[in-house]
Amino acid sequence: MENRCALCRYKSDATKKLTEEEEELLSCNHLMVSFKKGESVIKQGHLSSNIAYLRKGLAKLHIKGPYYEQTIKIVKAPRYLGLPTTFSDKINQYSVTVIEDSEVCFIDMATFQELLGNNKKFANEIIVDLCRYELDSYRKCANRTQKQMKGNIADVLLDFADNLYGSDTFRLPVSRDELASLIDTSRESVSRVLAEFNNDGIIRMNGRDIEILNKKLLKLISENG
Amino acid sequence: MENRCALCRYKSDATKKLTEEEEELLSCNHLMVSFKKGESVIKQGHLSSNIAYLRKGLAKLHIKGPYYEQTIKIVKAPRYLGLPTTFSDKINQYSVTVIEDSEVCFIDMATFQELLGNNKKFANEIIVDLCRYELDSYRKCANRTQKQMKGNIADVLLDFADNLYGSDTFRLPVSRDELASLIDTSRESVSRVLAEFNNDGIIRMNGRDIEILNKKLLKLISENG
DNA sequence: TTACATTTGTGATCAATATCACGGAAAATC
DNA sequence: GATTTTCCGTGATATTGATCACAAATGTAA
Repeated sequence: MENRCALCRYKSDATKKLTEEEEELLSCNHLMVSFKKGESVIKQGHLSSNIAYLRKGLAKLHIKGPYYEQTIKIVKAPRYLGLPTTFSDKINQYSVTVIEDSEVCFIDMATFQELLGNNKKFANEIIVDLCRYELDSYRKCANRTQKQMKGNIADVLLDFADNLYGSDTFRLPVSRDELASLIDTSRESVSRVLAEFNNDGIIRMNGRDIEILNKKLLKLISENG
Repeated sequence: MENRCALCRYKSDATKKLTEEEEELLSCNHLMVSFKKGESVIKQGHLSSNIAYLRKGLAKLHIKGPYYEQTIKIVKAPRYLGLPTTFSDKINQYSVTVIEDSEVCFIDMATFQELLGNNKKFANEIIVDLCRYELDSYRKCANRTQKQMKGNIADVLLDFADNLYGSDTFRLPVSRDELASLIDTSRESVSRVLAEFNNDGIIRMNGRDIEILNKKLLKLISENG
């Protein structure tokens, strides 16, 4: 039975804390859905009544700013999606879109609340998650605004290599445009800086394929740029 | 007995959900401390083992960026301080400094955890709080980066008037310098824009004393600036 | 394969705002 | 109340990166 959480290979840390019965409860009250690249999981402004858990794949969080849609961050499975927006409001306060083919479990809100209330360890994992996200958001915001472009682009490349792919060779999961919206700059500037990094031998670039050649220097740029 | 939480006039929404015994437990495991303007409640990089609750007063959250200290936001009582930094890490990830004479309750971490585990409603209030802060952070960050200075300054003035003081006449709780760090700009730019608003009759300004004269226009600037 | 849409690279120009430099005002300290 | 420190206003200049404009490349659909 594919749907049995007990057998799932992609359990969240929180779910690992559940008892057998609790896990069974979860099994009966969730629904797994496949998403194709580009499809929307959570839409800002829409009602939400389920908790979304990205069990496999890659997604971006994005929010409507006063002038344009801003990418908040790119996240990979396993991870809950939109907890803050689902908990604190009936209406989604930001959007989540899958940027590669992915799988999402939708968990009934009442069930999730029940688990939260009955299992301290489960609740604690969720709370710690929320805290981490908030801290991360503060840090990221301070970085973005204080560093200039080169530093921010270096940051993103390092983040992709170290956290998203675990490899210094990877294919960018987003267009230059989306990259720009992630670091608050323009498409043209992203192009220029990437070209510069390429010319300087810091990266080798072919379209969206990136290979980091000089990580030391990239880190230096990230810190001092 | 001043120390009895049951008698406190400044209870948090979460604390209001506690049973009598739980409240008694809290009473026995917290400590109220007065802080003078400018004193530090939470210091980034230091160890923390208590939950801080701002019961009375005004504080700013600030974090070390790559180049300078950045103000995250200004908050008023009643409110927990530094939950994310206390929960997810032993070491504080940002600082909190009081910007007017204030009172803070320090709550034993183990006690707080116990309350969280035993009282669903209490836990839920805390979780919802965390979610709101995170959303707020996303929104603020998108606003700050997309709007230009005038819009951001208009925002802050409106925020102070509506949320912090509940009055269109108030005294700025921070220097131009701190204001600049709150909206990612320079002290000089803040001065210039405030002077301009003053000349245009949008506000009347005398040092740190502000009176908003034309709120409509200020809102317009906030939205379109 | 062709046709169309989307994405990307690059030069030229422009605008917002940071920075520098200073004098003066206000507040804190002795 | 004198002195030192912090805070504030304002002009001149410099700089980053946005915007515009267009061509090339790549991806997509018929």
